Amino acid sequence: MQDEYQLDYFKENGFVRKTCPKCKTNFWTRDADTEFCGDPPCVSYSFIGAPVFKKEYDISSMREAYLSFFEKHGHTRVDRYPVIARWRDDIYLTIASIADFQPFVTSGLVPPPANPLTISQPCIRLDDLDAVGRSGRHLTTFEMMAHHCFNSRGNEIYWKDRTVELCDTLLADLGCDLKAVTYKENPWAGGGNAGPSVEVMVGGLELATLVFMDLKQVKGGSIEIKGETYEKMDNYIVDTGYGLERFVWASKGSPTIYDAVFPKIVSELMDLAGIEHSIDNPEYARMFSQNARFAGVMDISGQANLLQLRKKVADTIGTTVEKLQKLMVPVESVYAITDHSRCLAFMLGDGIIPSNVKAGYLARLVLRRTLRLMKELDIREPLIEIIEMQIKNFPEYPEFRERLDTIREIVALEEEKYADTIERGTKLVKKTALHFKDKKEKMPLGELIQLYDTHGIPPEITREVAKEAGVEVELPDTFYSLVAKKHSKAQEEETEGLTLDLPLTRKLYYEDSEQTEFSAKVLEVIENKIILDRTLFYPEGGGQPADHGTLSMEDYVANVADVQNMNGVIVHETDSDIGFKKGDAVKGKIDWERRLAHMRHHTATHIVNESAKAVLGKHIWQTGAQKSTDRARLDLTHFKRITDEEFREIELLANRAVMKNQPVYIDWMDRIEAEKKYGFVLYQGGVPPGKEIRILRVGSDVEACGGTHVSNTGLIGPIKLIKTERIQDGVERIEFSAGEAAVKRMQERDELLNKASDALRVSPEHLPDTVNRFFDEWKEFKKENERLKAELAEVRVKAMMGDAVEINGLKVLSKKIQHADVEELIKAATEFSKNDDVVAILASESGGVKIVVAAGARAQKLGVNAGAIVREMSKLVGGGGGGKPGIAQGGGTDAARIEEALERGVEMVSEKMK
RNA sequence: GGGCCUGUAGAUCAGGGGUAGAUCGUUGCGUUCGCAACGCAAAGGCCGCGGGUUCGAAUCCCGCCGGGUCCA
Repeated sequence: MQDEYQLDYFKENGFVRKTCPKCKTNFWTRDADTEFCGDPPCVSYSFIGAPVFKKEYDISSMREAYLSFFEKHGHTRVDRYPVIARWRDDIYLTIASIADFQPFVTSGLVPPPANPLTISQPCIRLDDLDAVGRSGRHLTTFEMMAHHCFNSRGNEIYWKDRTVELCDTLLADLGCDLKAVTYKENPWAGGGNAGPSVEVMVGGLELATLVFMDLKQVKGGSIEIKGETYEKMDNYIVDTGYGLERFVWASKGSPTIYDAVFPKIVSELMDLAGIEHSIDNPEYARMFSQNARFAGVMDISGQANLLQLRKKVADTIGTTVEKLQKLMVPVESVYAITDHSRCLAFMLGDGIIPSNVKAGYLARLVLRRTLRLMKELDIREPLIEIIEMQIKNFPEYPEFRERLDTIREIVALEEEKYADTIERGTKLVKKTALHFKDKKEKMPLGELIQLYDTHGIPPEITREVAKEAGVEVELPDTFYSLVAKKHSKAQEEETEGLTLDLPLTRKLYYEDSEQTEFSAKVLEVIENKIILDRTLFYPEGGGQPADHGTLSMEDYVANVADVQNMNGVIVHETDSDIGFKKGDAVKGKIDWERRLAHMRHHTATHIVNESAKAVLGKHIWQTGAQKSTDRARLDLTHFKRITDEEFREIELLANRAVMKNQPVYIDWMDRIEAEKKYGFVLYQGGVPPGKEIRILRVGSDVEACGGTHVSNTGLIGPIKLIKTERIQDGVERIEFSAGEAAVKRMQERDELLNKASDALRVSPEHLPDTVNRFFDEWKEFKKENERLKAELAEVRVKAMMGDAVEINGLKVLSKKIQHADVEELIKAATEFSKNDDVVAILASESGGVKIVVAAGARAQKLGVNAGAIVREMSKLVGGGGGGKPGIAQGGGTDAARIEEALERGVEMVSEKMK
């Protein structure tokens, strides 16, 4: 690895290689007197108050200076990608510029959009959320300016020397003193790749990282970095990252990155929060400068570390931690809000819908955190106003302004939801707190975790509310990591794909989607799995199930039950292992009805998606879909429930699209070209691998799709939407049927309707009214019934009182009442036992044996226990029972022994009286 | 993708195998010139839906539907 950094460029330009005495890493510098590597904590920030470039830049002028510099040096400028990584299924957010080109460009499968290229890619990282605002340098959202160069053996554009040279020249162009620059050696590894890398340090600030990615992770590889083993790759990539915000900061030398990057919004927010932010006041600026310097050299995650930082800063500027805290906390919150609102502008602007899962959850996390900070500062301005400020501040992203109406609605809804959660939470906390107050205990940690984990109530709020109720809580520093621990990580299972050393199967289903029969040669037979040289059988994929059908040879036929695509080799699984062998010529026949139903549902899915977008808005994005022969479902990102009206409208539009009988266009296109032409909407149904992708166009819907489709929309037949379902917050599912399945569904519904109206002897039109009337009447009868039972009970009591037997001063009544249900028995028994000295033992036979015993107050005092009596009696009739001493009920199945049970009941009372 | 919580009167919620409750609100009566306040009374429940267990389910179990929330 050492040799990797022996660049000619360094040698020719008078660099010397030194080893940092503190961290022991090697670095290159033009100034032989430089002692340390230039990276905190070995050195601290020196650029604050001493800008490193010859003039000040803001975000847009810095970005432009960078991009045009690289354009001038032979690079093509490429548009930014969205912050939500739509083209990836392994990460939610775009975390680096290279993420734009993973995995297919970096793997060499797909050529880059340009080579070499330069880009300024907005990135979002939420790892250090707590440090944002406090450290003076952390941001959730930043633009990674980069130049990338994709080399392969025999086709090298440029590699290490040229990369360092470009960096050096750029810094020189910006007026940076090159003697102050150090290139620190620091091998990089991540996401299965690795390579040598240098960090570019100026004034104690890491301005850029130049990564030379030429290794891939291989088990037992010969090169070891950070505990993993790697091998050289055939393609090797220049992956650079220049922090736009850091360049701006370095150009201004302001106390914090926030004051450098968004001075206007910071000052507006300070006004709203009523904070005097006099960054020109040297004393004030010194406080934040010192803070940033110290924070630059230490880890400030966790309360303990933060306190340590506060202490250091307080000591240097000669104040107390308390005073410092009071001054800094609100300002830090404003910084954080500024950053977070920018993050939200990007997230929502790029179409993330807040939700409780996936990327949507991250958006909600940031949004709620921002609201919390605003509340602490008592900023009454609606959040959307601040986000709008940000959006207006980015003239370079006009796409955000187009979405403003939707963003407004989303933010308003989210604010409402959060307020609800807090309100609900506060009540719950109060209740919980009172519970512990009664017990005179502290509220335990487990309770705090529970409140946060299941109800989303931040522990700080719990503490506050509990305090008001006079209950202390136990809140350790490590709270959030304790929560994280509770969610034990479910290890992701690696699905081991069967790798077959066979030629790729020719996909006849792509060549002619109307064909039902074909001939092919058997290439391999593994148990009941058959691999052919060509096939019409569509393998399961893209939410479309596998084709079924038969494979046959002269005298035998095998049913194909499943078909899978193993990296281009299509495997037919048959339900028996009758004897095909290598080299056999077979005939295949697919179950056309099944296939046609799939094709209809698949094309219909695209149409419903398009219709939903037209009705609900541009933010609609497919997050999943599944087809079958009789129905299909489509999951869409949407921030509220689909109304009945919208539902009908979507159905109508979908059927209109069918009736227009539009052609369905299928083209194989170069991936990069397709992305350029249509954008990432292509990947709604998933991200297909490969250089060439199959593009399907129906009406205005364009998607990368590997499924089989009908050739014209008219062939779909009717589309019947069945229902919507909210599978997650922010994700709506539409279920529908198409073609014959739709007709069947409609018929089924008609039948239900007919059956229902037949049952009530009315026509379907009158069904709703009639049902309502019946329901109302049913409720009335129920009430009346209850009233009558109560009356009946009274009458029965009067009539039967005379039959009571005296036992030691108690009146014991034991009686079988024909056909009375439990309720009647209870009512009668209760009525009896209103008399203190009465014990009523009642039984009936209605759907088995029912027994009710009630004892008056005096009887109970004398030891009569209704529960005990019922238990014993019920045992006799083959059941069980129980209740309270005053009233109990039970029963069994053996009606023949009712009399016996009643006798036993009386006997038990007299036993008590002895 | 993986968890956790939750659904009871118009609203907020208790209860948690054995006769469905409280508070507020509503209506009526009383008090008042009238209102507020107060006193008394009443109406208002498929205990989310469907299965299962049980003599008996609002309560336990399973599934579905709805709402909430955390993590990756």
